[in-house]
Amino acid sequence: MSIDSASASNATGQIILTRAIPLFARSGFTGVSMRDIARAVGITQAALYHHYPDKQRLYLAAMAQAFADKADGIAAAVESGGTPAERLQRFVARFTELMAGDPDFRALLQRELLDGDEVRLRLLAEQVFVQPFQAMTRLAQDLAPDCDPHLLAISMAGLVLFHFETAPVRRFLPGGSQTHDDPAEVARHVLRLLSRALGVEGD
Amino acid sequence: MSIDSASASNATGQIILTRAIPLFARSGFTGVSMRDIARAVGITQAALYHHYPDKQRLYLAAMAQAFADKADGIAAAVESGGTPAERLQRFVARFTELMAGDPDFRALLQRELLDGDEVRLRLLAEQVFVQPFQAMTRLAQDLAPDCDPHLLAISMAGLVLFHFETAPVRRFLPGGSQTHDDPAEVARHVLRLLSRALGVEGD
DNA sequence: GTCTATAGCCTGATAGAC
DNA sequence: GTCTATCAGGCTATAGAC
Repeated sequence: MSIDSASASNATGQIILTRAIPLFARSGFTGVSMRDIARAVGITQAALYHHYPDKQRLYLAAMAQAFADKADGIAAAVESGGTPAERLQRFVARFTELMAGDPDFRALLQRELLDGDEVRLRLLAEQVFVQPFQAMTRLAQDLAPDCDPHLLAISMAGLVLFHFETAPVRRFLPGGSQTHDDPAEVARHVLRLLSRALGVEGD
Repeated sequence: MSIDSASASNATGQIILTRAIPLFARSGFTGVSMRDIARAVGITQAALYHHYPDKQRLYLAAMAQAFADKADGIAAAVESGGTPAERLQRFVARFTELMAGDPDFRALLQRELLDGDEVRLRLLAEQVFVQPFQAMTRLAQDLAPDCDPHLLAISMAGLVLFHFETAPVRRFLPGGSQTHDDPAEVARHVLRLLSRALGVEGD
């Protein structure tokens, strides 16, 4: 599930990516300088160019590492057999875990959706999203044959993701409490909503 | 509904904001230079400093303009009377129109959720989001008294927004068609999903 | 209110010693 | 493989003429 896992000749190349990922997640491509990355790694800026030819390539390699293997877990959860209701439950649980457990990945995903050029988005779609998305559309068809599977698959993902996306501002809204940021609570809420909407054993 | 609509002494000040908004929406704060803005306006970079003391203030004023009056329409739609089902239908329609009709606003919203510091997010919450959000939580309570209104209000918004957020990558996914980007189709799908989930006159 | 010119710093990237 | 040193250019912001 590698986009292009090459480019990093050795261990230092991997360390650079590992340190760069949280920086890019927090501040975006233009908000992080090569000096920032070098400082985080503990080497000088010039040394970075021994491992990556320029900032763009370093960023692409960091993205590849950040997105690697993320899709497999989702696809596996959706396709793991059982009734459609069970597969839906597993999808919501796994996807919520993923978003809650890897904030850098989530931020990079949102940044790519905002900033990604055509080439990067096509790469992302073909090498990361296609497999879990197709599994999700098949699940959508099993759950609601009368519903557009593409639209439903997107809705299932957005329903989970938006709760995390809005977390930093929800704390300033009335009635907000820390339980609303609890991944288990979010998963429970989303699953209940989807179960009712799709007519599977509404609680 | 102004965050801080001052700072722009005259007409040029407003023109600057109008030209800066799409630039910030596309490339973010660090991705846009004062020279870029000046070029878009048709003046030199130095002239910008006659209207705004620095880049931060210019950005804040642009945000204030971009977010001004956006909330009123949503709150009005949710509170416009009628049955809860009718209010839900009006919310989905109005919110979808807003997101589809003002891509710059949508991008800036997502950027603020990603990049916004505590001060900006608090300001945004208190001066823009509180009113429509409270209206949405009241609607949520009327629709589903057994459901956490905070969680449900967030879900209602996320369900709409994510379809637009993913538009640039969905075109590379199998089974995608331009009908999935049609605001009317998105609204129809989301309303049907929510109506079923909340038990109001399933289609 | 806008201009030209520039200060002072940061940027990505390179050269060459070790 | 990392370093020091540096280049050329972009950046924000300011000074001062008109």
